[in-house]
Amino acid sequence: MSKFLPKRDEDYSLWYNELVKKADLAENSAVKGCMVIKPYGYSIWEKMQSILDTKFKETGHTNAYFPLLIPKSYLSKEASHVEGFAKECAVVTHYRLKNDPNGKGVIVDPDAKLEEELIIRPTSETVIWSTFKNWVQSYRDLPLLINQWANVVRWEMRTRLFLRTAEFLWQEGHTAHATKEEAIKETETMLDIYAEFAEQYMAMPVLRGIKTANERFAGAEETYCIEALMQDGKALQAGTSHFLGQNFAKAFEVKFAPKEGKLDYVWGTSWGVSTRLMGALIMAHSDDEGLVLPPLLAPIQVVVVPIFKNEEQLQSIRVKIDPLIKELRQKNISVKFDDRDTQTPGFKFADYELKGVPVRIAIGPRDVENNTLEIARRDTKEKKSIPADTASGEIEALLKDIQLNIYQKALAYRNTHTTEVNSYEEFCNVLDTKGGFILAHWDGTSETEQKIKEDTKATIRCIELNTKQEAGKCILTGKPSTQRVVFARAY
RNA sequence: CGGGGUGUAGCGUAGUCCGGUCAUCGCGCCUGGUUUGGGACCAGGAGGUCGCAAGUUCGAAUCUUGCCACCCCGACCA
Repeated sequence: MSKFLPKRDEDYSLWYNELVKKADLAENSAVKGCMVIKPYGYSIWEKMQSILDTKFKETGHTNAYFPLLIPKSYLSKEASHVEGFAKECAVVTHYRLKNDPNGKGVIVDPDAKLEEELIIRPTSETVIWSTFKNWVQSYRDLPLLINQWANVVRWEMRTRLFLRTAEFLWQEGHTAHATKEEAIKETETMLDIYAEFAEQYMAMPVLRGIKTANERFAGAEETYCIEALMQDGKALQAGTSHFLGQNFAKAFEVKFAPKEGKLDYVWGTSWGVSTRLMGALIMAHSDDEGLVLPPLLAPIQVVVVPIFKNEEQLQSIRVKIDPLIKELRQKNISVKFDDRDTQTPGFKFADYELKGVPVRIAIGPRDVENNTLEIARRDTKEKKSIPADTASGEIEALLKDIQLNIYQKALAYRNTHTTEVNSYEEFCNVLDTKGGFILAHWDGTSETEQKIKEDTKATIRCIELNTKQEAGKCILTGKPSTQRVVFARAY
């Protein structure tokens, strides 16, 4: 048991915060709500980026970069969009500072007031669609499949490292299509990419669904999402893909000449995942000893801790272990050999557990003599001694097994924390006792959803895709319903 | 912005009621030695405008006033 981390079941959010800091992932900065992503945390994000970026390119998208600052007037061109974001925009009003004539420091130069204020992007639809206007004339220019990796700023009231920060890193895809069908297909394709990434790489099962009108992206016709379940029974929206209809095309006058017929507005989509995925990854698998990282995203997949009393012993360990390290690296497995003599082995064991390194190899004089290694897996903390000669294959298999095992563990948790309920009383009871996803009938109105939210803080996370049709009665109003929807308390 | 709370070394803290050898302790850091198969030990050492400013006082971490920052709960949200 770690003496250094709070326990999950005692104070989950304290555990999360401390883990993020102690595992060297991120820390708070001088500006409230903004975080410093530390090298270890950033290297996990880089892995996520690189995998997603490859998937985006494989599906025909190309990267571009649009500016951070957006003229204020752009934001108001799409009515529901501005309504959704206006309350959390940082605004640039001046372009110069000057020395404070009354003393030390600098002040904003009142003479340097901008004619039109600039908004720091909370998302880039407006600036991108104003650009798309110039890029699209003909059906030959479509589809336009653009992605950008960027930072955005949303001035949130309450922030938490990775889960909700005032500035965050993300990717935002923005596409334009000739037909509605094609745009919807794109929206669904990108949702699938997110879901596959979450499940295959993050080892985190997700529900795929659509949002209700209440939870829809400001300016979208339909918002698709992936929803994950965290270990405290709360849901986390892990990615969204929006079908924008012709809303932004109309707002920014993006028309094209089709093969046949008259000039028409294009159909749009946008989709994004953010550094919030880091929060999801941390909460999905980690335990009271620290992070548990899926091998496919772990910056260090295997750490070797030599146990030695002197330089001579270390040397004999090196000779023994070097071929294995080379062999693993040839298999594209990242290996760290930690031969620091400034920390004890016990310290290193605990430290790499805190950092979530999936596999640890310990090797000391005894092993050198017996031609063995001790390998330990982070997910189950099982240790065993194995012959050194077959270690490479065994470790390779072990990494695969860990990846699978933590996925199944998360899936099993989700299964036991997904409950069908048929009355409001039962609903409230499950919500307060075990949390998780709650499948219940709903009459389809925003009023009912709103009332339930006010009562219980639970929201409809999504209406699952391909959900089975089933006659029932709304848990609140008793009105008829044709399918269950997914409720949960959420981050 | 409402309600509650907290600011003392890199981190975590004692002391604040009742002003005066009071700047405490632990972790971490540095030096030396002994250690090293699950977060080592001993000895020595460095490190502080006690959040900021003004005031009361012979004297303020401690009392008064103002300001600032952060945390928790709510409204808002990827």
